[in-house]
Order: sequence, then structure tokens, then C-alpha cells
Amino acid sequence: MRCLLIEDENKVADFVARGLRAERFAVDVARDGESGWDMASANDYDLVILDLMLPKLSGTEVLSRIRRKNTSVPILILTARDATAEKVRHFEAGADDYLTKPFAFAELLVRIKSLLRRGPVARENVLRVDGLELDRLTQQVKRDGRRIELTSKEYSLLEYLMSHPARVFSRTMIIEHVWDQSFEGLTNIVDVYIRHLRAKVDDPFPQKLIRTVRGVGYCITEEPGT
Amino acid sequence: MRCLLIEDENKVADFVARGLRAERFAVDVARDGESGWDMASANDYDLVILDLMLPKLSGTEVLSRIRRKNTSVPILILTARDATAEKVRHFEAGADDYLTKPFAFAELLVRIKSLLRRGPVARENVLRVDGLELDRLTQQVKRDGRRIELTSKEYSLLEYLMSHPARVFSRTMIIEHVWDQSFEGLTNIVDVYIRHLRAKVDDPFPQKLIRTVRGVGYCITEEPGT
DNA sequence: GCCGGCATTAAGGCTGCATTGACGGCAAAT
DNA sequence: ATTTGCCGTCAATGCAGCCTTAATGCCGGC
Repeated sequence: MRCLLIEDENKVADFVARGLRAERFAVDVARDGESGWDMASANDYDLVILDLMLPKLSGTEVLSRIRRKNTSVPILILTARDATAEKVRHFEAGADDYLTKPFAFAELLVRIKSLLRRGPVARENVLRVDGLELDRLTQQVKRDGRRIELTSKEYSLLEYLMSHPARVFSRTMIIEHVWDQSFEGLTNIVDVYIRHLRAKVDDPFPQKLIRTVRGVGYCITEEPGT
Repeated sequence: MRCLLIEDENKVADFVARGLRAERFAVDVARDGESGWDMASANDYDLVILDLMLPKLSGTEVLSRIRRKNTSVPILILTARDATAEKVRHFEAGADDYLTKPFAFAELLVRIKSLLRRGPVARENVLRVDGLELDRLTQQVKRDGRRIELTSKEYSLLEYLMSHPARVFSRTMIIEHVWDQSFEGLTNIVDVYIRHLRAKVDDPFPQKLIRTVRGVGYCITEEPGT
């Protein structure tokens, strides 16, 4: 789950970013409207959290630019308390939800989860491939009933693969969804993490689920051939 | 247990806040209706104690706003007036209990405990994880029958962790539930208190119950790795 | 069979998070 | 006024997880 946070107040930005990272999100932070818009248009986010009071380019402007670009990424507006008229205006401009500062992180999280769930493709809370099971709520992974401990990166990678079983993901797509911007350059980082996953998820079992598609990428599936 | 007290009379506010803190509640105090409403909407309380005679925004108004927001937090009304008609009106507006001033602190406490007990999820009075036992009534903690002395903060933290065994709590969530509003900014206070708890709860025993989930948070569980 | 390129894997350095002990401030108790 | 104990801060240390690098293995084309 990759997410963009556009917020100029350091305290709020750090607070939210830290909380989301603990929830295993890959979080990019933009400190003003301009770079926020740049990043939103350059990358493919699963969620945008947008403050309205921003230097350089107002949040309202960023919102309408993103929508003009016709992307359907969920956008959650974050702002100081203000008039309901404003609220309606922003909903019409394409915001999906609205939260006034100050807010409790728990509430933000609830709203985010609900936003992600009601996407175009219904988001399952439990993903299953053969005996492998990933619970998005508790973030626990099991295979044949036995718990498997994963690090944050390993978990995010597995979640991404399992979000579309049998679909082949290229290394580029994987990097764009699982890693955040702090990452650049072409390395074999994906291959390495596939290795880590295999060590925990496939190695102890006879049936291998993670498949390499030469020249293309990786996918997760129960059928060996296909 | 986090609780919001909305009361403008300093004497009463201090009296109640002190009493509740002695009972190990994390107490936020609002001195007028407006900030009371702000805080109620911003945070996630387990209980709200509301005076009716308030500057800026009446308690009645605060009550109906909270209910309009559709939260089910228990609300206890606190007021000088004793008219039965008023009382009924407020019950209809969503109050859960009603206490007229002056009152004995002991009585307030009894009503609070009964309110908390009849929450949507039946509240267990004794929490257990392996040999560790926390009694919410006497606020005593034992492990393998031996009493463990905890300070208020340590107790609150342990209670929170034990309220959902095996669930991982992020530092952000822990701060929101165990500390009160006076707290903000990024510190390692949670880590420090986890240390204190471990010193008393885990260090003297071979089986460790408090587990760190790196990059995410902490949880309490009997299973070590699995 | 040979070669080039891609995939796999092991090993290691680095970074930042987690851990821990010590310290000063504060409030309650004596 | 002094003491005691709790709270929150800070900084030193250690270590886990992240990413890189490079050696090796495998596959397909010629």
C-alpha cells in the first residue's frame, strides 16, 4: 500500500507518517503543494492524504489537478476546522473523505481503511492462495495453520502479490507499489526480497507458490504449469 | 481508560480529575463547551463526563453534537439542576446517566464503573495471558500467584495491551489510549514504559510475554515465535 | 557446445530503530 | 524543608532489517 501525504506542518506530517508506517504503508511526504502535485502525477499511489493550507500551491488546486488528470485514486482531505460549504465544495471537486484537525490517529486509520475497502475492486480482508493465508486486519500470515513471521517489506511484497493471484507482476510495478520514493536506481532488490519470502513461505513446504516468469517478473499461484 | 471531563468550575474539575487519575484514568479536562466539543470530536474517549452549565457552548448542545456524530461513547451528565423534565430530555438526547451536584466522589465512581461495564462488548473484569493476571476491579496484577506492584502508567499500559492479547499495537495507538492530550510530539516514552513493564512482568520469569514487532509496535502473547 | 543475459543466492556494510541506564523536575508524603 | 517515588527526556549502545555487491547457476539462442 503506497500512499502520498501532502502536509506542511512538520509535527502533523511526522505523526501521521510514523503511524502509517507502523501500519506497513509505504509513505511519501510532500511539504508543499507544488512538490505534492509533482509526486502525485509522477507516481501511482493507492491513497492521497491532502492538507488544504499549503504553501506554493493550495490543496484545493492540487485536488482539482489530480482529478483533471482523471485518476481515481482515493483522496482524503485534512484541514483545520472550517465551514460546511467548503466541505461540500471539496466533495464536489472529487474528495472522497474529509477530516478536520485536530484528529485522533485511530479515526484517520478507520477512514483510510474504509476508503481502501470501497475501491473499484472490493478489497478482501483475508487473502488466500492454496494453504497460504494473509489477514489484512491483524497483518498476520499463516500457511497450513502455522504462523509465519514476516518483516514489513516482506509483508508488503506478499500482500501485493496475493492481491491478484496468478497475475504476473513486473519488477518495476513491484518497486512502484511496495517501495517508497526514497528508493531509486535499478538494483535487484526485488529478487532479493523474493528470495527472503521464498525462504519463509515456500522452502518449508513441498508445494511452491511463488513462481518466476522469466523475462517478465513474479506471480503467486497454486498451479505449477499454466 | 481515557476519559474527557467538560466542566468550567475549577474546584469541581480539579476534584473529579484528581479522583479519576487516582483510579488510573487518563483524564483530559475542557473548561468550556467549545473546546470540549473540539476535544470530543478529535479524540477517542472511553467516557465523557459533561457539565450542563458551560460557557461558550451549552452542555446540551455538546451532548447532541456528540450523538449526531454517531459515536457510542458513554456520556455522564453532571449538573446542579434537578428538574425531572430536564433529566428526561437529556436521556432522550443520548445521555447514559445523570448526577446532580453536589455529589460524593464515591457515587460518581460507582456510576462510571457501571457505565463502562455495560459497553457494547462485555468488559471482562479479569484479564489473563498465560500466568499473568490483571484484575480490573481491584487493579491488582499477579503472575503465577505473586503480586506485582505497578505504577499508574504501567498499569494502564499493561491493561491496554492485555485488552487484546496477540494484537499488535503501534506506538501511536498506545500514546492515544494511555496518555492524555498533554502529550504530543515524537518521544520514546512508550519504549521506556515497555522497559519498565518488562522489568517487573517479564524479567523475573523465564517465559517472556511482551513481544516487540520491529517497525510496528508491541504486543502481549504467550506464544513466543510460532 | 559456447556464449550472453537473466535469475538466484550468500555475504557484508550501513542505517535507523529499539533498548537501556541515568538524570532532572515535579508532586505527594512526612 | 526534606524525602521519596513517579514521570518524561536524553544520549550511548547494540542489533535487525534494508540494500548493495558480486559470485554462481541456469536458460535460451546461435
